[in-house]
Order: sequence, then structure tokens, then C-alpha cells
Amino acid sequence: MSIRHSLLALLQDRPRYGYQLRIEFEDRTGSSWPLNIGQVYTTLDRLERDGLVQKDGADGEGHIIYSITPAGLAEVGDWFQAPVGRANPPRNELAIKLALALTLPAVDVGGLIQAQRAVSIRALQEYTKSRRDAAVNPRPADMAKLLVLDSLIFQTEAEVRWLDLCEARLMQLTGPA
Amino acid sequence: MSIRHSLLALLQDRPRYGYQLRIEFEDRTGSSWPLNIGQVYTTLDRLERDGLVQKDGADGEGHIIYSITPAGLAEVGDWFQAPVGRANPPRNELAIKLALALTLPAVDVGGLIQAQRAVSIRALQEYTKSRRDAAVNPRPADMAKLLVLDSLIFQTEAEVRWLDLCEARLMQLTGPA
DNA sequence: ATGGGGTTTTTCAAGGAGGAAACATGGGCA
DNA sequence: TGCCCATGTTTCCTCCTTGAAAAACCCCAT
Repeated sequence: MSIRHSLLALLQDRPRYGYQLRIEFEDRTGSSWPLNIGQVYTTLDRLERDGLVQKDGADGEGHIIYSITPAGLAEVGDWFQAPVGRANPPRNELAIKLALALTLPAVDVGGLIQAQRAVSIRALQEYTKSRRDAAVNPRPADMAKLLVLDSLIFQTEAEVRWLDLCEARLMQLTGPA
Repeated sequence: MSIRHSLLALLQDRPRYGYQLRIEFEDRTGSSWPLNIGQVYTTLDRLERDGLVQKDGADGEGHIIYSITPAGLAEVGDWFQAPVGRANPPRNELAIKLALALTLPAVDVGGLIQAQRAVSIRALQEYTKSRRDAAVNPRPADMAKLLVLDSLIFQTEAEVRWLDLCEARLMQLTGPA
């Protein structure tokens, strides 16, 4: 659901065409969440169907330009207005996996935690490196990318600490060996 | 992609039917991520199509029982084996929203952060309360739910701290007022 | 029995997401 | 000039997800 609103937000700035929207989305979010190009066009179709954007015909190079409508402006305003709902947080595959592993015999939970921890630590290092690289030129335009990286770093740190807690709990369960 | 494997994991334990799978999934993950019932059946269809489960006919009450096949066992084994990939982390709507808000004029980023922070703090309190309630009877069976709650708590804490960082950065940008 | 109201269980149709092919275009190089 | 490769741009097809309806069943008051 956030793609829909993200595209609207970009169109709020000025009219654009599909490919351009993808480029700008990825640029502004630091390419952390690659946006499938197919999704851009299907989303634009739906936005047009719902009267939130309109085709402006083609520009000089033949690109199909979309611009936001008043209804679209209202919708994107609402989106920025309302906080992100916490009603149904996105599924956390790792947490699900671990929860299921715990309730099932025949799964090496300890090993799973170890393996996962290694992966997370490595990711953390990469994020931190990217962040250092990105921080050398703190132009306001790069601020967004920095914040996205910070977000990933914080989330990953939390994940590592959670894995440590899981491990401690596990020890406690299986008895202090 | 994790639903598919979660269902396989449950079937690894013993054969079950659709509705039962949903109940058990939600029970083991503490209902934190509600599982749409329609998805259970369509996923079972695909799993059968791919030869990972098979229909066992009906049980006494007429339920269509599914059981896991050797191929399915192999697949779920692989799933538990392999760490959760970090190649494309799920999109973080909050981070996207804030990143876009920063690059767009006409959005009250400060207000957005404040509002979001309030929501996160409230969620954190609720999770913590649930956790306390769940922790009174630490049967091993409840361990999974506890860990899931811990995960949510850690993630939400990280989110709050990230929001604080964002706010500090914002101040720094707009100049110390 | 019976029929109304709730719960359990399944199916259906529509919408969203993603991968990969298809189409265009422009610039280097024989 | 004309070929070819890299890049930009769009479409298409499939799979997955969701919401809501439908079907079956059970329980209890009439």
C-alpha cells in the first residue's frame, strides 16, 4: 500500500512518467528497497482508474506523463498526515521461523540462531560502511538516504540483540549445560 | 514466501487440514501476524501442485487432510537450514514516508515524527503489557509467543530511537531555532 | 422436530506484486 | 551508412494476497 502513496507523493512534486518515478523513488530511498518497474505501471493504472492521477499525454520524447489530480493531492495529504498504522505490522519472517522452530522438535534452534546472527552482523557492517560513505557529503539531498540507512542499522541492531536474547532463553530452557 | 514454509513446517509435525493450520499458526506466533484463511487454502493448492504436500482424503468429520511429502520435508529442512536472506528486506513504510517527506516541501516532517513517535510509544506499552501477562506462566509452549513479543518490542524500541535521531537531524538541518 | 444464531470450514473473485520479455532509442565503430 | 550493444521505457503474464461470501455444522430455546 505504500507504493501507491509514494508514487502520489512524487507526483505531488511535479508530473512525471513511469520509469522516472522508479528512478526517483530508488534514489530518494537509497535503493534500499528496489521498486519493481512493473509495479510502477500497474499502480499508475490503478491510480488513474481511481481518479487520483491523470494522463497528460506525451511529452517531447513520447513519454506518457502522469500528473496528480485534486483527489490525489487530498489522498497524499492524508497519507502524510496519518501515522503509520501498527494494526498489522508486516510479517517478520525471522521471528516466525524461530517461533515455529521452537515449537517443533527436530529443528536445531541453536544453530539457526547462530547462522542468523552471523548474517545480521555482516549486514550491519555493510550498512555502517555505506553510511560512512554517504555521510562524507552531507548535502540536504542526501539526508533522506542517510536516514534510511540509519533505520536499517537500528533495525538490524535490534535484531542482533533479539537473537542474543533468544539464545539466552534457549539455554535457560534446555538447562544450563 | 514465509507462509508457504510455515505451513510446511506445521505439516511436518503431523497432517492437518486448512482451518486447523491457520489456528495453529496464529497460536504459535501469538496472533501477532494474522493469517488470512483464504491464503491458507490457495497456498495448500500450490503446495500440492508442486508436490510438497498431498491430500490424504477426508478424516472422520469430513475435513480434507493434507500431509507432507518427502519433497516437502526436504524443502522445509532447507528453509530452517538457510538463514533469512537480507537481500531484499521488507519495505519499511515509515522510513519510506519520512524519506519522501524530507525531499518534498510542503510536508510537516516535524509533526509527522511527533505523531509517529506517540503511536510507537503506545504500541510499545501494549506489547510490554502483553509480555508481562504472558510471562506469568512460562510453560515451554508459551516460549514462542514470548519471543515474538520480544521481537516486536525490540523493533519498536529501535523505531522510537530512530525517530529521535531523525528529529535531532531535522533540527540540525533547519538550524538551531 | 425446528429454526435461529453462532462457530467452523471452504471457496470464489478481484486486486496487488514481481519477473522477464518486448520495444524503442541513441551512440560507438566497421 | 549500417550494425550492434547499452540503456531507457513499457507491457505482459504469472503468482501471491486479501476480503467477503458460501456451505456445513452445532447448540439450545421453542
